Amino acid sequence: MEKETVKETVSKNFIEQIIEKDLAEGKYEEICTRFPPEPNGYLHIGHAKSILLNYGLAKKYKGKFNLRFDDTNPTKEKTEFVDSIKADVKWLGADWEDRLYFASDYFDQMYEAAVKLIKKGKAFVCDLSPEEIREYRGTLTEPGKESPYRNRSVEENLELFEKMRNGEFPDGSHVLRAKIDMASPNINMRDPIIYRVAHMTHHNTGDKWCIYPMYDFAHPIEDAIEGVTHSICTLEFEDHRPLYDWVVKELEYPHPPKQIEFAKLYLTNVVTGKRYIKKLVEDGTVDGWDDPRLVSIAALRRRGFTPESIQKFVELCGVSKANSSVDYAMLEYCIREDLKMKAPRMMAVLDPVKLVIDNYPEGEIEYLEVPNNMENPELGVRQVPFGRELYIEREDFMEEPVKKYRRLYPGNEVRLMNAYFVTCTGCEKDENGNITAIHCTYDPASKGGNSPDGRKVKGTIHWVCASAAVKAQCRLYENIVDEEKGVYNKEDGSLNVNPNSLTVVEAYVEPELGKTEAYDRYQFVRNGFFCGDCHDTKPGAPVFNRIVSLKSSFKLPEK
RNA sequence: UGGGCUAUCGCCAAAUGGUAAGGCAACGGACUCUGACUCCGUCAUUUCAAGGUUCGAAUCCUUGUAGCCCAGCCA
Repeated sequence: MEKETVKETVSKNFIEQIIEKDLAEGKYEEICTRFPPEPNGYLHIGHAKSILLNYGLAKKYKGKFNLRFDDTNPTKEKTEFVDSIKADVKWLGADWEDRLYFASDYFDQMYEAAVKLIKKGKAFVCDLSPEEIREYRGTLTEPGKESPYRNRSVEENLELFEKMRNGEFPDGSHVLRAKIDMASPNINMRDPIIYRVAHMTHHNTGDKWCIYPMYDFAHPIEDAIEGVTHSICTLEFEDHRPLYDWVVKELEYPHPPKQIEFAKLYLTNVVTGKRYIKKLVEDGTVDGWDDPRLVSIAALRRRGFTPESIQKFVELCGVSKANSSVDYAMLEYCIREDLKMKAPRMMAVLDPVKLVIDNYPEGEIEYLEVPNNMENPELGVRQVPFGRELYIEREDFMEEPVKKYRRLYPGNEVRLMNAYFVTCTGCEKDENGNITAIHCTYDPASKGGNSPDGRKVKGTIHWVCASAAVKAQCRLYENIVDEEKGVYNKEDGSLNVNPNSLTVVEAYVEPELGKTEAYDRYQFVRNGFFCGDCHDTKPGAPVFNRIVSLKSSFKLPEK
């Protein structure tokens, strides 16, 4: 494929403006960004924004992008997550090349940095208990009180810190604090804790350490060590920026990195809160963190989203400092747009009813050559079996058509897509009045879908050959959140789960589609369905996930 | 009632004192071998509100209002 022509009219976001200014002023020769996840869970669409933003910036300004695990708290982190995060970042297309880092690899340097602060008289060991520290911290409206241990000598601090490191103190008994200002209106500056004792095996450093640096102390050091120029994080860290700058300044780094904050990505009609996802999983409402109704990267991948579609989405959402919630329809638009030309489009009938072609030879099966994607001939063709008995969608027939209905009804001629013109002659019903079969005749001259006499039909419908089609379980997904009621129940804060978020139907699909094996990437399109196969599909028992539902501009009248 | 941040169409989002981009959604219409796609058209005299400065304000000033974040030995 040729490279896409990216719209040049797209305006620059505020971060790009900052970078361009820095570059223009010669502040940096080359920029460096990073994505710094803590390996304590799975990545979701919100992380994708950060990943793609950081990676995109590095690429745009010919700089570097690092992947760094911010693993400074062994109580929460697992190797399992570093593997899944690496896989997700890679899948999204963000390339960290050879720059995969771990904050824990810098523990020695961080320790030295702490010693440096102590020697400068900018840090002290505090013996206050966690409760006492909280009390001394003051409140949002009242200043804090200084710790009685604040004015220990440098020598004593050095000795005590050494003891902390040597495991001579139990968890929670001592911490190292930065000496800043207990009266600061910014609580983060009230002598923040920078090192704590935790006798815990670390996923990377094992039992080498029993003291671990806090985020506020560690992060600027990590950035500075790696030569990160623009440390991009989310809005809730705005209040931490003065501390970030303090650390960088006191440690006297020659090229101080700069923290820039942007608003997180929120999506309408989905659940992102870990607490709620956990509940949904425990309830059995969803079948895990990668259930296609969730928006973890794994769920999106499983549902059939492509990395390109997510890149497009993030690009479209933009970057700003205003908290906002992007309409889910925008995500759907992006996957439709991306799949449109590159997915094979096959036929499937989700709610089947039999169509009998009375003038077609009994027992005969012929193979018709049909394009995989009529808008993109590069995707080639396939052979689709056709016979006297077919299945069509129940809604593609009306015994008594409503106004403007252009599909099958007695006397009307339609096209079976890529096959023949057929004219409806009537239908059969059971004792309850349910339609059990529809009858029609076909025009052999219209093979391929066009009549040599040039006559037109208004409707074109999907079909599958009854004897050759494969019966498949098809999972139709809707948004997990009830759109009518809103996300949360106002009274008790519970989640308004959409009871119809998953519908399983027995559908008939083309044999070609039915052969789909696990991990294959097939998609089919049928009047408003884009479907992707589920990664846990077993051969012979395909499962399809509807990833996007489109609204038809034709609406059946009420009643 | 401490501090920080934010407010531009239903939803994102530009505009950096010079007369409100763009996308999604929606709605018309054309086209059509998927009622899809595509195409063409409509969609903010007004930027949270009220005052003020200015020839000129979404942008500057004042005073309000609303929302988000912060009192982890989490990140």
